[in-house]
Amino acid sequence: MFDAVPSPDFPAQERAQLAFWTGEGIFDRSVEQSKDRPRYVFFEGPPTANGLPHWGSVFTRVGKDVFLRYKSMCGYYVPRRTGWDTHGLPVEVEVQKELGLKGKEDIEKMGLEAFSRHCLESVGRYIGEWERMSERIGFWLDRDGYATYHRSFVESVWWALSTFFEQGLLYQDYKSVWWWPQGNTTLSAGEVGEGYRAVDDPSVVVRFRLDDGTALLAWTTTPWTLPSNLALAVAPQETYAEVRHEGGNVILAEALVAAVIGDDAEIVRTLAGSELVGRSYEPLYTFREPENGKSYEVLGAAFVTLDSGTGVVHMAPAFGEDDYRVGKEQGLAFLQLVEPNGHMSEDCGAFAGLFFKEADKPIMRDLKERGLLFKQATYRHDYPFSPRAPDEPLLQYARRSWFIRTSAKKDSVVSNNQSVTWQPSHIREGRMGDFLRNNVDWAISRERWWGTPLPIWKNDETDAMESVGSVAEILQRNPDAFAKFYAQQKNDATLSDDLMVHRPWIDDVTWTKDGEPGVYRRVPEVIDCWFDAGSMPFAQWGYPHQNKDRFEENFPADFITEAIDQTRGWWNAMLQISTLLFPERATPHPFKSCVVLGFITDKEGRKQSKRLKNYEPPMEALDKYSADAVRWALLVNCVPGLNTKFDGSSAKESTRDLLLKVWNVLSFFVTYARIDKWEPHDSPPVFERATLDRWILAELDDTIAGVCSAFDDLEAYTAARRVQSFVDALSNWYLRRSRARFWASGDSTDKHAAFSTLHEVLCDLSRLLAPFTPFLAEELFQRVVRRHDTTAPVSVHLDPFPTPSADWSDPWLRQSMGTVRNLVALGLSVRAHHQLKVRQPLAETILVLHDRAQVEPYLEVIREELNVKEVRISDDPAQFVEFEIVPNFRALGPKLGKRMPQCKQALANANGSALYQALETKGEITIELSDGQPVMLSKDEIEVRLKAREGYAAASEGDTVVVLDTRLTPELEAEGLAREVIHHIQGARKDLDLEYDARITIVYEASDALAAALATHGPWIAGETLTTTLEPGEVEGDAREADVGGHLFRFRVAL
RNA sequence: GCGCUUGUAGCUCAGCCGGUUAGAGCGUCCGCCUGAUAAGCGGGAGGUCGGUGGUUCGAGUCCACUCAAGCGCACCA
Repeated sequence: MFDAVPSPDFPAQERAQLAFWTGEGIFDRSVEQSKDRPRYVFFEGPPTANGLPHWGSVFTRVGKDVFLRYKSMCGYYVPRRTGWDTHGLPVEVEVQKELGLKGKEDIEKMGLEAFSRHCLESVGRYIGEWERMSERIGFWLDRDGYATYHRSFVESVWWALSTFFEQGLLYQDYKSVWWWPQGNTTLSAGEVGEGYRAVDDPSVVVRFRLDDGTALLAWTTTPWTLPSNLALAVAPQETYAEVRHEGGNVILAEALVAAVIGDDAEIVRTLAGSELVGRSYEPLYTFREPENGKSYEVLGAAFVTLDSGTGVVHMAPAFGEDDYRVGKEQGLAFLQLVEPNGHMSEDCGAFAGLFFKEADKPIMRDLKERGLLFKQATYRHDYPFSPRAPDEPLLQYARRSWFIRTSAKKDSVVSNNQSVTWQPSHIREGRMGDFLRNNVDWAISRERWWGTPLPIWKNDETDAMESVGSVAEILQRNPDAFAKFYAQQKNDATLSDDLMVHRPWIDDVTWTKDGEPGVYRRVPEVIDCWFDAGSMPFAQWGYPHQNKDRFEENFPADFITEAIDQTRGWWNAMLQISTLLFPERATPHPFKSCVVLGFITDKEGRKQSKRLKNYEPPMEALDKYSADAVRWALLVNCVPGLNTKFDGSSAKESTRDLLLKVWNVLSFFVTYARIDKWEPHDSPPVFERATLDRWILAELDDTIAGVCSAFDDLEAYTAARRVQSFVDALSNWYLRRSRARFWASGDSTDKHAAFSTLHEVLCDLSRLLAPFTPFLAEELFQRVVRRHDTTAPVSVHLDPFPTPSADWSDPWLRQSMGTVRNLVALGLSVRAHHQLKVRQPLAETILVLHDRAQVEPYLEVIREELNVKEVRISDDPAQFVEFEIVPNFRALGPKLGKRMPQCKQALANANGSALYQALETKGEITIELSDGQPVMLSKDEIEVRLKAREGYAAASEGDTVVVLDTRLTPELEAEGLAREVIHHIQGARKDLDLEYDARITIVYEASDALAAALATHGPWIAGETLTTTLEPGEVEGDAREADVGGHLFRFRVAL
């Protein structure tokens, strides 16, 4: 016997399922049992173990889980290795905040060892939070995974870097980079991109005096770079103009004279830009002598345009990117009067020690006093700030950094990406493709502490450099390299081997080489943590130092999924590194397909942020609404690549739309199965079952096929929507229409067929739901499958996904039932319009339709649903409807072309009924168009539309009309009253909370027509309401009263 | 500034190769039904398919331009 189904408490049930899964080791078994099957490789994009998981994290994990569960149930071996991104700026900044460390000095004062240990500890804390969330949402993932700080992981990354170094792909160079002074580090393009904000900056035009008394005008928005000015650049082929001006004539591009000076400017003469090239000018400031090269000279440069400014560009090679490049090409000197901490150098006179942005005003004031400030305004533009500290502006700063020459292999990376399957597909050429095509060399060094150390050692006397790819390689050079580390470890058990490859310990590692003077010491930098993440395909296994076979088995990934911000992050890093490192491998690698998720926003479409407090903490919501509700809400609403507005109300909706509906169907099934003591056995062949049974099985079959194909197209949301509409059909049509079959008394083959069908549907539904709502699916499975079939796996997640079945498939039946449901909807709408309750039986409904064969087998369904005595398909449609003949544009368009509108008009003007007659008899019609030419139209080339004639209670749609006979006879009215009575008695039974099969007796008082109706229909009423005696009499005790069709009905129910 | 994506009912979204009465769910109002239901059903209201122009017999769908939003790229001085 099935267990009674209680009222649902989804969160509580989920806790029980979690305990069950853990206790039985279901996840491990699901992986284990498929060990010998084809492998489906998944890479976990390592989340940064920094900060609590938010809705985006929840969504990403659900998005991963649903595909992995599906593939697993489809018979693939789907190992799921967890991973954590544990290095880098985010972690350091978090620790700095916690410990109140302001900057570089504070950290160094505290000591790198303590700092690194704090970072490690912080990371461990957040990993715990993430694991709790992952478990709660039912995301199945191995606990035993990789972390980027592991020694084996770091050594793999070293191997990659070392390989690049040897191939000349890793190089050091001065380059203008975005520098974060307070953070003492460069930032990657990605990090910089996060911090742009519109600000108002000064916009000044400055005079640079030439030796002949005139001056060149140059525009800049960064006055703080002016003391470091070394040159001016002009466009040699453009025309420049000398303009008369008090205080000395000025020179600028002719095209910009009006914009800079005004329409009334008086041009003294014009000259070519090339004439200016080579002239020297008077420096604005001479705080420090420029080193190694030319200075204070006018250069010609191709990058100078006349779009804005003056056509004369102020050049400070120590800062801007173009400035540095051109400076280098043209042999300019180098002058950097801003220190790495962002403050003006000590030798800057009055400006010494000012923070660079603070120097703007004093510099402008000074220039003004000296008559060198030509014009001053404010300029609103976007400027980058630190993504970690939004008030701290970044500085464009020429700095020696390490780069990976990704630009050298740009084409290979782009073409590797071409073969990746992206969902949605536009990402390939759009977002991702653009990013890769615009790629510049990857600045990977960071002047920080907690990260993978750059494995380059430099001879402190000769500057020779060596790279190493592992600890073993270091030991070959110096067997005692880690002596100090091991000595410390002896006394300190908490010092794990993972730390030996980190700062500060690794900085103690040195070696010498025979025949070479000097000592090899490690360069100070660590690397961008995105390089760690991007190395994960091989570094997770410690490849190539170990696990070569596991790497080969798991490369490339079949599937990954992350949110769209990974374009510049993880995806980019993986594509770059893999393409450079494994040039010989077949593309795509390291991943074959990727589902791109949008962001989860609040209901207003704003990004969720802690600051705005515009979201509910996920863990709280999961306990409130249930993980399944949250999963379903995310899966059914989120379209790949698009943002989704989400909050708790979405989870509430999914509880109603899916969870409760499924639960209620289960509850119905079990209720009647228990009453009848029905057990699954000898299920009848499908072709012997009732139409409704065959129909719901056909729908199930179609749903299964649809879900599979949606998953195969990487469209989880389409799959979810298919399931949703199946559950609707099951609950709202199959069950509603089948109820009577279940509560019919006695045993019948039909009842058995109904039970068997519903049971089979529920069994498959549990499997169908398993990837989406694993908890509900399990609950269902345990109740309907495991309860009887002890040979079934202990968990739905060990069972195969359903497959379409030829026995069930029946497209014709599905279409017919669709038509029937439509007819019923029309009929009910007629009733609504004429205020005829469905409880009031009517004599007849007449259907007018084209394809009677499609509907004929189901007239009984329509009869019951519309509560009419008879359903008839009209033989004489003309009696009820008018015909309208319209062209079938799709068919006629190509044939008639420009004459199409004439045809439409001619058909509209003609008598529709006459045309219909002709069509019925001859199978075609001929009509004359306004150009005088007749046109012959076949049946396929036109469409017949029906409209109910005036005066009938009818509704129409397309080629279908439903007519109701609204006339009531006394007999019909009496039956209507009887049904009202049944309704009230049933209500009373429910009120009294009676068992479904409890027998009752009723005494009632009624008069007139109602009494007559009760007398006539007594036996029927009694049968429907399980009433043993139904008799008139004095109603005493707790009487109930009801208004039945205007008559008072008093009655008393007794057991 | 440039690029990608999106714009369809109050909200969330469908809409296949262009085919002429643009759909669904939620919400709302009205009505109905209910021995599974914390449910369900029917109907009404609600749309210049962001705008303009074009191609076409025919455009929500194709093209051009344009507006708005999200994201990405980027401070050329």
